[in-house]
Amino acid sequence: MTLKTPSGVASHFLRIQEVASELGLTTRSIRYYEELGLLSPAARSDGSYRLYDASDVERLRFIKGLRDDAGFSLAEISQLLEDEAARVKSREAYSQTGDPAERRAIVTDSLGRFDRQSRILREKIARLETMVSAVEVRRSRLEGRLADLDAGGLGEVR
Amino acid sequence: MTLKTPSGVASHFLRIQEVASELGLTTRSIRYYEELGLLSPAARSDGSYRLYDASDVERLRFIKGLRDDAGFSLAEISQLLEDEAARVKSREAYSQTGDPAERRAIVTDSLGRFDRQSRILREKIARLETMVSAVEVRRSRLEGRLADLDAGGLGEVR
DNA sequence: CTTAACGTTTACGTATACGTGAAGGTTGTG
DNA sequence: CACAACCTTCACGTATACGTAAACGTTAAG
Repeated sequence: MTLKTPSGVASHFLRIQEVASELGLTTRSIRYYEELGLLSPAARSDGSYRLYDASDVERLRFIKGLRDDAGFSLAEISQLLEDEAARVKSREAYSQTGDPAERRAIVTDSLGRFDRQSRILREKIARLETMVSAVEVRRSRLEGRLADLDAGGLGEVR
Repeated sequence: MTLKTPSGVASHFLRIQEVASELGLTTRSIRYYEELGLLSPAARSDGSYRLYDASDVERLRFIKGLRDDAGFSLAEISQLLEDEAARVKSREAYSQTGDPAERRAIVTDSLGRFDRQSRILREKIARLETMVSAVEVRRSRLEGRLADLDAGGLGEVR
């Protein structure tokens, strides 16, 4: 397995279908996300097969969560995640520079992004909790009627 | 304002644009949801303007939440909510019958639906919380690097 | 009673997020 | 080195969830 990975580090790679099966995605979706700049495989084989490493899979899992669980559009997801091109660039910038000040800036930038991500997710959680409460209010109204019926009442709608 | 409301009860009605503005929807969306059987206005004016009452607005607000906040498709939303036709039917069945046993059955049925709704929302919340944790793990890894840099280290990636 | 603002239905247009298939190259196991 | 099971890049097709506009009727204020 000869590889064109920039870092040249030997890793365990997965092919696109293996990644897709592991995550419950289709190969088409993964290629589409790449087309949108959401991710790029760590490497390509000599025959230009896409090869994914563990961090690619994690990123994809996160993307899938943002899409399926959080219901974000792919456009929103690219806003929330760093664009893959920018991500690669800043990774390289980090390893290229030895200057702690520059490194600090890069790290701080990423920290800000993570903070934004968890803030947005928390806001969504809060809205969902509001919805659960609303459901429970309705549920308890009905429970009142049920109690009335069980007590021999008519269960009138008030 | 002469109305074709089945119950004939006088209420405060809103027209479609008023409802849309209040909820941040478009009139098109509201009509589309009606087309899919997600809701129907409480009444129509003599000239067949759609007229919405407070419970219509609440139902629409919930639908909007399921779409925007929970990210459900309209197909999933109709699964989760009772189909409007069935809803009207069971409402009428409830008020028509005086039999407490029948009423109990109808109420129990709705209770089950509410339970399903909150369960599904809670499951979504749990998945989002998992995602927040994942973000926080990454965040704290970065914080470690930042601390190293601040301590005069090089902030190496380990 | 006029009329501006609002509504109705019908119908075609469109962005997103893929599905599906064609035409061909790659891998690795026998 | 054959060949089945992968993969590649186009490229066109499609379901969902509306946008938009035409042609026409309704409402309420003056």
